[in-house]
Amino acid sequence: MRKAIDKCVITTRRSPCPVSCSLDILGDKWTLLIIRDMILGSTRFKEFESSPENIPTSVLADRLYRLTENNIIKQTTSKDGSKHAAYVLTSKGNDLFAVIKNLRDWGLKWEKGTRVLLGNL
Amino acid sequence: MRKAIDKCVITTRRSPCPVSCSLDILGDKWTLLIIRDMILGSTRFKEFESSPENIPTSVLADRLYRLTENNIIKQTTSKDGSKHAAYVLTSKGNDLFAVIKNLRDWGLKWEKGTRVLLGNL
DNA sequence: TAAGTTACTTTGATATTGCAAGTAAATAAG
DNA sequence: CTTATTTACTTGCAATATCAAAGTAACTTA
Repeated sequence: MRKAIDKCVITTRRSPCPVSCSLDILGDKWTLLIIRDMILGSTRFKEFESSPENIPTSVLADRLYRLTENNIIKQTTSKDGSKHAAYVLTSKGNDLFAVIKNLRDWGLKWEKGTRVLLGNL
Repeated sequence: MRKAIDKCVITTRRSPCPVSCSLDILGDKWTLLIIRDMILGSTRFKEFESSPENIPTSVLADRLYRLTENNIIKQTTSKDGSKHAAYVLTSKGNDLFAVIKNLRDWGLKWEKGTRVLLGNL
Protein backbone atom coordinates (compact mmCIF):
# COMPACT_ATOMS: atom_id res chain seq x y z
CA MET A 1 0.00 0.00 0.00
CA ARG A 2 2.16 2.81 1.28
CA LYS A 3 5.72 2.03 2.24
CA ALA A 4 7.06 3.22 5.57
CA ILE A 5 9.20 5.78 3.75
CA ASP A 6 6.28 7.50 2.05
CA LYS A 7 4.01 7.54 5.07
CA CYS A 8 2.90 11.10 4.72
CA VAL A 9 -0.48 12.58 3.99
CA ILE A 10 -0.40 15.01 1.12
CA THR A 11 -2.71 17.89 1.89
CA THR A 12 -3.31 19.59 -1.40
CA ARG A 13 -6.90 20.69 -1.63
CA ARG A 14 -8.76 20.67 -4.87
CA SER A 15 -10.45 23.92 -3.89
CA PRO A 16 -11.23 25.94 -0.75
CA CYS A 17 -14.86 24.73 -0.84
CA PRO A 18 -15.66 23.10 2.51
CA VAL A 19 -17.60 20.29 0.84
CA SER A 20 -14.72 19.53 -1.48
CA CYS A 21 -12.23 19.74 1.36
CA SER A 22 -14.25 17.36 3.51
CA LEU A 23 -14.37 14.93 0.62
CA ASP A 24 -10.60 15.22 0.13
CA ILE A 25 -10.36 13.64 3.59
CA LEU A 26 -13.50 11.50 3.83
CA GLY A 27 -14.39 10.78 0.23
CA ASP A 28 -13.91 7.06 -0.27
CA LYS A 29 -15.70 3.82 0.44
CA TRP A 30 -14.03 2.96 3.74
CA THR A 31 -13.12 5.98 5.86
CA LEU A 32 -16.60 6.76 7.13
CA LEU A 33 -17.27 3.10 7.84
CA ILE A 34 -14.40 3.12 10.30
CA ILE A 35 -15.93 6.21 11.91
CA ARG A 36 -19.27 4.39 12.03
CA ASP A 37 -17.62 1.47 13.85
CA MET A 38 -15.96 3.83 16.29
CA ILE A 39 -19.27 5.53 17.04
CA LEU A 40 -20.61 2.05 17.75
CA GLY A 41 -17.78 1.48 20.20
CA SER A 42 -15.01 -0.27 18.27
CA THR A 43 -11.50 0.73 19.24
CA ARG A 44 -9.25 -2.06 17.98
CA PHE A 45 -7.82 -3.05 14.59
CA LYS A 46 -9.35 -6.50 14.92
CA GLU A 47 -12.79 -5.06 15.55
CA PHE A 48 -12.74 -2.86 12.44
CA GLU A 49 -11.46 -5.83 10.49
CA SER A 50 -14.35 -8.02 11.59
CA SER A 51 -17.09 -5.62 10.48
CA PRO A 52 -19.44 -7.15 7.91
CA GLU A 53 -17.99 -5.18 4.97
CA ASN A 54 -14.62 -6.97 5.20
CA ILE A 55 -12.19 -4.12 4.78
CA PRO A 56 -8.78 -5.28 3.49
CA THR A 57 -6.20 -4.99 6.26
CA SER A 58 -3.91 -2.92 4.05
CA VAL A 59 -6.67 -0.37 3.47
CA LEU A 60 -7.59 -0.38 7.15
CA ALA A 61 -4.00 0.35 8.22
CA ASP A 62 -3.81 3.13 5.64
CA ARG A 63 -7.08 4.73 6.76
CA LEU A 64 -6.21 4.58 10.46
CA TYR A 65 -2.99 6.36 9.60
CA ARG A 66 -4.70 9.07 7.57
CA LEU A 67 -7.46 9.59 10.12
CA THR A 68 -4.80 10.02 12.80
CA GLU A 69 -2.87 12.50 10.64
CA ASN A 70 -6.06 14.48 10.18
CA ASN A 71 -6.79 14.50 13.93
CA ILE A 72 -10.06 12.69 13.45
CA ILE A 73 -8.96 9.77 15.61
CA LYS A 74 -6.11 9.23 18.02
CA GLN A 75 -4.32 6.29 19.61
CA THR A 76 -4.79 5.68 23.28
CA THR A 77 -3.68 3.12 25.78
CA SER A 78 -6.74 0.96 26.07
CA LYS A 79 -8.63 0.89 29.34
CA ASP A 80 -8.11 -2.83 29.87
CA GLY A 81 -4.40 -2.16 30.31
CA SER A 82 -3.35 -4.12 27.21
CA LYS A 83 -0.50 -2.83 25.12
CA HIS A 84 -2.38 -3.42 21.87
CA ALA A 85 -3.30 -0.38 19.82
CA ALA A 86 -6.62 1.29 20.57
CA TYR A 87 -8.18 4.16 18.69
CA VAL A 88 -10.75 6.70 19.79
CA LEU A 89 -12.50 9.58 18.09
CA THR A 90 -11.35 13.13 18.74
CA SER A 91 -13.98 15.88 18.95
CA LYS A 92 -13.35 16.52 15.27
CA GLY A 93 -14.16 12.87 14.67
CA ASN A 94 -17.21 12.93 16.91
CA ASP A 95 -18.57 15.78 14.84
CA LEU A 96 -18.90 13.36 11.94
CA PHE A 97 -21.81 11.73 13.73
CA ALA A 98 -24.20 14.05 11.91
CA VAL A 99 -22.80 13.05 8.51
CA ILE A 100 -23.07 9.35 9.37
CA LYS A 101 -26.63 9.75 10.59
CA ASN A 102 -27.65 11.50 7.38
CA LEU A 103 -26.07 8.77 5.29
CA ARG A 104 -27.91 6.19 7.38
CA ASP A 105 -31.23 7.98 6.98
CA TRP A 106 -30.75 8.44 3.26
CA GLY A 107 -29.86 4.79 2.84
CA LEU A 108 -32.82 3.62 4.90
CA LYS A 109 -35.19 5.84 2.95
CA TRP A 110 -34.01 5.15 -0.58
CA GLU A 111 -32.19 1.84 -0.70
CA LYS A 112 -34.42 -1.19 -0.38
CA GLY A 113 -33.18 -3.95 1.84
CA THR A 114 -30.93 -1.86 4.03
CA ARG A 115 -31.36 -2.26 7.73
CA VAL A 116 -29.66 -1.14 10.89
CA LEU A 117 -27.33 -3.89 12.04
CA LEU A 118 -25.94 -2.76 15.35
CA GLY A 119 -26.82 0.04 17.70
CA ASN A 120 -28.47 2.85 15.79
CA LEU A 121 -26.36 2.67 12.62
CA MET B 1 -13.01 4.61 -18.43
CA ARG B 2 -15.89 2.28 -19.05
CA LYS B 3 -16.44 1.00 -22.55
CA ALA B 4 -19.92 1.21 -24.04
CA ILE B 5 -20.26 -2.57 -23.72
CA ASP B 6 -19.68 -2.62 -19.98
CA LYS B 7 -21.84 0.33 -19.13
CA CYS B 8 -23.62 -1.29 -16.28
CA VAL B 9 -23.66 -0.46 -12.62
CA ILE B 10 -22.86 -3.45 -10.46
CA THR B 11 -25.04 -3.36 -7.42
CA THR B 12 -23.44 -5.76 -5.01
CA ARG B 13 -23.63 -4.35 -1.53
CA ARG B 14 -20.89 -4.91 0.94
CA SER B 15 -23.49 -5.30 3.68
CA PRO B 16 -27.12 -4.34 4.37
CA CYS B 17 -25.98 -1.47 6.59
CA PRO B 18 -27.55 1.75 5.32
CA VAL B 19 -24.34 3.71 5.89
CA SER B 20 -22.31 1.18 3.96
CA CYS B 21 -24.91 1.05 1.20
CA SER B 22 -24.97 4.82 0.86
CA LEU B 23 -21.19 4.79 0.60
CA ASP B 24 -21.34 2.08 -2.07
CA ILE B 25 -23.12 4.70 -4.18
CA LEU B 26 -21.72 8.00 -2.91
CA GLY B 27 -18.36 7.05 -1.45
CA ASP B 28 -15.74 8.70 -3.65
CA LYS B 29 -14.16 12.09 -4.17
CA TRP B 30 -16.41 13.32 -6.99
CA THR B 31 -19.99 12.09 -6.77
CA LEU B 32 -21.15 14.43 -4.01
CA LEU B 33 -19.42 17.39 -5.65
CA ILE B 34 -21.64 16.91 -8.69
CA ILE B 35 -24.64 16.87 -6.36
CA ARG B 36 -23.32 20.05 -4.74
CA ASP B 37 -23.13 21.71 -8.15
CA MET B 38 -26.65 20.61 -8.99
CA ILE B 39 -27.97 22.01 -5.71
CA LEU B 40 -26.29 25.27 -6.72
CA GLY B 41 -28.13 25.17 -10.04
CA SER B 42 -25.80 23.49 -12.51
CA THR B 43 -27.49 21.27 -15.06
CA ARG B 44 -25.00 20.87 -17.90
CA PHE B 45 -21.86 18.80 -18.47
CA LYS B 46 -19.88 21.95 -19.19
CA GLU B 47 -20.95 23.53 -15.93
CA PHE B 48 -19.84 20.56 -13.83
CA GLU B 49 -16.61 20.49 -15.79
CA SER B 50 -15.87 24.14 -15.02
CA SER B 51 -16.20 23.82 -11.24
CA PRO B 52 -13.02 24.78 -9.38
CA GLU B 53 -12.05 21.18 -8.57
CA ASN B 54 -11.44 20.31 -12.24
CA ILE B 55 -13.06 16.93 -12.52
CA PRO B 56 -11.67 14.86 -15.42
CA THR B 57 -14.27 14.57 -18.18
CA SER B 58 -14.02 10.78 -18.18
CA VAL B 59 -14.83 10.65 -14.47
CA LEU B 60 -17.65 13.15 -14.91
CA ALA B 61 -19.26 11.10 -17.66
CA ASP B 62 -18.93 7.99 -15.53
CA ARG B 63 -20.50 9.61 -12.46
CA LEU B 64 -23.39 11.12 -14.40
CA TYR B 65 -24.09 7.65 -15.74
CA ARG B 66 -23.99 6.03 -12.31
CA LEU B 67 -26.06 8.75 -10.66
CA THR B 68 -28.66 8.30 -13.38
CA GLU B 69 -28.67 4.51 -12.91
CA ASN B 70 -29.21 5.04 -9.20
CA ASN B 71 -32.11 7.45 -9.81
CA ILE B 72 -30.34 10.26 -8.04
CA ILE B 73 -30.35 12.47 -11.13
CA LYS B 74 -32.19 12.29 -14.43
CA GLN B 75 -31.80 13.77 -17.90
CA THR B 76 -34.27 16.37 -19.03
CA THR B 77 -34.80 18.49 -22.06
CA SER B 78 -33.44 21.81 -20.90
CA LYS B 79 -35.80 24.72 -20.47
CA ASP B 80 -34.03 26.89 -23.03
CA GLY B 81 -35.11 24.47 -25.76
CA SER B 82 -31.57 23.33 -26.62
CA LYS B 83 -30.96 19.73 -27.51
CA HIS B 84 -27.89 19.51 -25.29
CA ALA B 85 -28.05 17.21 -22.29
CA ALA B 86 -29.33 18.65 -19.04
CA TYR B 87 -29.45 16.92 -15.70
CA VAL B 88 -31.64 17.56 -12.68
CA LEU B 89 -31.88 16.04 -9.23
CA THR B 90 -34.66 13.58 -8.47
CA SER B 91 -36.26 13.68 -5.03
CA LYS B 92 -33.81 10.97 -4.01
CA GLY B 93 -31.04 13.31 -5.12
CA ASN B 94 -32.55 16.32 -3.41
CA ASP B 95 -32.54 14.37 -0.16
CA LEU B 96 -28.74 14.47 -0.26
CA PHE B 97 -28.88 18.16 0.59
CA ALA B 98 -28.67 17.28 4.29
CA VAL B 99 -25.50 15.23 3.74
CA ILE B 100 -23.90 18.02 1.72
CA LYS B 101 -24.76 20.60 4.37
CA ASN B 102 -23.20 18.44 7.08
CA LEU B 103 -20.04 18.04 5.05
CA ARG B 104 -19.96 21.80 4.48
CA ASP B 105 -20.43 22.55 8.17
CA TRP B 106 -17.82 20.01 9.22
CA GLY B 107 -15.34 21.41 6.69
CA LEU B 108 -15.98 24.99 7.77
CA LYS B 109 -15.59 24.08 11.42
CA TRP B 110 -12.49 21.91 11.25
CA GLU B 111 -10.54 22.71 8.11
CA LYS B 112 -8.74 26.02 8.18
CA GLY B 113 -8.91 28.05 5.02
CA THR B 114 -12.13 26.62 3.66
CA ARG B 115 -14.77 29.08 2.62
CA VAL B 116 -18.09 29.05 0.87
CA LEU B 117 -17.52 29.87 -2.77
CA LEU B 118 -20.94 30.09 -4.33
CA GLY B 119 -24.44 30.20 -2.89
CA ASN B 120 -24.50 28.55 0.48
CA LEU B 121 -22.08 25.73 -0.26
C1' DT C 1 -22.27 26.96 -44.34
C1' DA C 2 -18.20 27.27 -41.98
C1' DA C 3 -16.56 27.77 -37.26
C1' DG C 4 -17.13 27.12 -32.77
C1' DT C 5 -19.22 24.74 -28.67
C1' DT C 6 -20.96 20.88 -26.10
C1' DA C 7 -21.03 16.34 -24.45
C1' DC C 8 -18.99 13.11 -24.39
C1' DT C 9 -15.24 8.66 -25.68
C1' DT C 10 -10.69 6.83 -26.18
C1' DT C 11 -5.98 6.05 -24.98
C1' DG C 12 -2.25 5.14 -22.14
C1' DA C 13 0.51 6.22 -18.07
C1' DT C 14 0.01 6.32 -13.06
C1' DA C 15 -2.20 5.45 -8.64
C1' DT C 16 -5.27 2.91 -5.68
C1' DT C 17 -7.55 -1.32 -4.27
C1' DG C 18 -8.18 -6.01 -3.07
C1' DC C 19 -6.48 -10.32 -1.73
C1' DA C 20 -3.28 -13.54 0.12
C1' DA C 21 0.56 -14.29 2.66
C1' DG C 22 4.07 -12.96 5.94
C1' DT C 23 5.93 -11.01 10.43
C1' DA C 24 7.01 -9.11 14.98
C1' DA C 25 5.19 -7.95 19.34
C1' DA C 26 1.83 -8.98 22.89
C1' DT C 27 -0.91 -12.18 25.35
C1' DA C 28 -2.62 -16.75 26.83
C1' DA C 29 -2.00 -21.61 27.73
C1' DG C 30 0.53 -25.42 29.59
C1' DC D 1 9.28 -20.26 31.60
C1' DT D 2 8.23 -21.99 27.11
C1' DT D 3 5.22 -22.61 23.41
C1' DA D 4 1.03 -21.49 20.98
C1' DT D 5 -2.13 -18.10 19.66
C1' DT D 6 -3.73 -13.58 18.76
C1' DT D 7 -3.13 -8.88 17.34
C1' DA D 8 -1.69 -5.30 14.48
C1' DC D 9 0.09 -4.60 11.18
C1' DT D 10 3.45 -4.93 6.30
C1' DT D 11 4.57 -6.80 1.80
C1' DG D 12 3.81 -8.25 -2.98
C1' DC D 13 1.22 -8.39 -6.85
C1' DA D 14 -2.79 -8.62 -9.97
C1' DA D 15 -6.94 -6.06 -10.90
C1' DT D 16 -9.24 -1.88 -11.07
C1' DA D 17 -9.80 3.11 -11.09
C1' DT D 18 -7.96 7.69 -11.99
C1' DC D 19 -5.90 11.46 -14.58
C1' DA D 20 -4.50 14.13 -18.51
C1' DA D 21 -4.61 14.76 -23.12
C1' DA D 22 -6.47 14.17 -27.42
C1' DG D 23 -10.21 12.88 -30.43
C1' DT D 24 -15.10 12.92 -32.22
C1' DA D 25 -19.90 13.59 -33.43
C1' DA D 26 -23.97 16.26 -32.60
C1' DC D 27 -25.58 20.71 -31.96
C1' DT D 28 -25.46 25.85 -32.20
C1' DT D 29 -23.79 30.33 -33.64
C1' DA D 30 -21.85 33.74 -36.87
